[in-house]
Amino acid sequence: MKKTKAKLSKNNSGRKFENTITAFIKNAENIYLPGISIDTVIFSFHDGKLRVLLIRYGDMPFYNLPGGYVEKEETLEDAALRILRRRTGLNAIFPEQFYIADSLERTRNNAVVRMMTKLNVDLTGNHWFEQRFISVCFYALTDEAKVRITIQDFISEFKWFDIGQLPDLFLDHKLIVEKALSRLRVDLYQRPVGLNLMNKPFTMGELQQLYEIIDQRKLDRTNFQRKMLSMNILERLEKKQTGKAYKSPYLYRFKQSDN
Amino acid sequence: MKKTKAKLSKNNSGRKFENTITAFIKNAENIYLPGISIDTVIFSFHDGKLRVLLIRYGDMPFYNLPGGYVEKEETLEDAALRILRRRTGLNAIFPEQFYIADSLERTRNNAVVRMMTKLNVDLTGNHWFEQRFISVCFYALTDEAKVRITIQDFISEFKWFDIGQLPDLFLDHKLIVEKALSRLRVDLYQRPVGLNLMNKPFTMGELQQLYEIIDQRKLDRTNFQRKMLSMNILERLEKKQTGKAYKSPYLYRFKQSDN
DNA sequence: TCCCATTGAGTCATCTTGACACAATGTATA
DNA sequence: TATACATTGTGTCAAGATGACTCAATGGGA
Repeated sequence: MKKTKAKLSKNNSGRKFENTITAFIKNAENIYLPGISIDTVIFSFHDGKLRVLLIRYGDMPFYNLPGGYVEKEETLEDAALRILRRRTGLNAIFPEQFYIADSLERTRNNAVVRMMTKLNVDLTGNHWFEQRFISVCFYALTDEAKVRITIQDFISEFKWFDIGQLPDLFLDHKLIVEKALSRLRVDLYQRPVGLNLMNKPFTMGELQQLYEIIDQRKLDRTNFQRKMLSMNILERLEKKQTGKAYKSPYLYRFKQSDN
Repeated sequence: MKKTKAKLSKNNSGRKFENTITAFIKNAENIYLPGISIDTVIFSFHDGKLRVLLIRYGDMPFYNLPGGYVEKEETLEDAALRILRRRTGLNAIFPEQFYIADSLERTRNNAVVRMMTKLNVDLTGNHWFEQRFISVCFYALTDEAKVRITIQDFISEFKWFDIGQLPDLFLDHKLIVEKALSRLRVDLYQRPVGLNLMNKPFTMGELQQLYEIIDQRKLDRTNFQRKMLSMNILERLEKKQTGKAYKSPYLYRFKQSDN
């Protein structure tokens, strides 16, 4: 227990942490809807890798998806927006609801309560966290460079993970990431997925890399180029990249005009 | 109030009704999850019209979608299945979750409590129905001929309504039907929509009628025929319909073999 | 017997898609 | 300085899907 405090104090003083969480727990059932939580899968594209933002509570040996609860007078989307803004600092973010995690397994053994106990939190007389929770899941596409994360609440660490190398995750959060991915795959050719993930001007090859990761298959280079250009959603920036490689490709960006 | 009882007794004795609903209300919060309800949109195709099953409670001046609550140890889909089976008597039914109704308006003014009060139900000391409810919505495709509805619970009437001529509906149930329709439109070419709605052998024209209603647009007759046949999901029944009309079309049915 | 709406099948031009060819580019290497 | 070569932009071609249309066959009514 002492060890927990000690570790926590590296990021957030143990006392402060306990004050915060105690206050939160006391008020939770007055502020939030019972039995419903929100989990968010926050994607980014960095160094040719699709990544997900994960957080860690205290010195728990696993990571969590950023999540939260729904205020009594708030829609689910507003709750997701609030949580996403608080975690990423981004205002222009478009949460997409893709799944409801409602398996009975997820709240067996009182996982949340056990986690809180390990975090040295006193739950005496508070039964709000002991109920079964159903989680409404949203995904969001972000630009890693614009995300500003501040360590707050009871979080001790945050980290972007390559989608192919996820660490141990809390509860069914791994399943939730997979569901987000398969939904993202469906949305890939329907929604402006690239627009929200590609911040800086990019080459056609880089864009193709993103599509191949999400679509889970190799795409023909020349056909991909033809298709992307025919959709008329890209703007070619006449200047070429000063690459040291063999031929300089064009740079592109998504047209912002129409939405 | 007497009037209510009188009307109800036509279908369900007033006393029996009150016993049932009182027992239900007493136990609700022990059996079901708080704040979550299920609504179902049950479609059928009859006489060239797409229809929805609606029910009426007591002598309320509006209709409701068949709905219910989620047991504490039950997934959302299992809850939808249970509700659909109880209402339609069908076992082979495939609920598809398409929407979460979570607007704040829907539970303003305590609509459910007011309805129950009008139904002469004593809610003294019971606050379970006063909370905000979020409804998870499922649709199902049925064969009207196979649906066996028994008047039960607190229902006084059920009726199939043409999708284009819906009566006054409770709360946001009209919006929910619209959401179901737009989801059905997306699913039309992805899932075996026709298979579940067309029971008897049908002509290509009848199938086209169904597609045009759901898809909300005129389809070219010859191209529709070509496409349907090329998908290899229909079985041509060599015998022709003995119509009094000009030419006898083939009858078809969906191949049951592969699924 | 002729009329005519409906049905089943075919034609044709257009568009999309997958596979592949080829010239242009820009640096490294001989 | 000349050549090699990986990468990039564009073009070609065949196969398949799609929308618009034609046409013969059907079968009861006028």
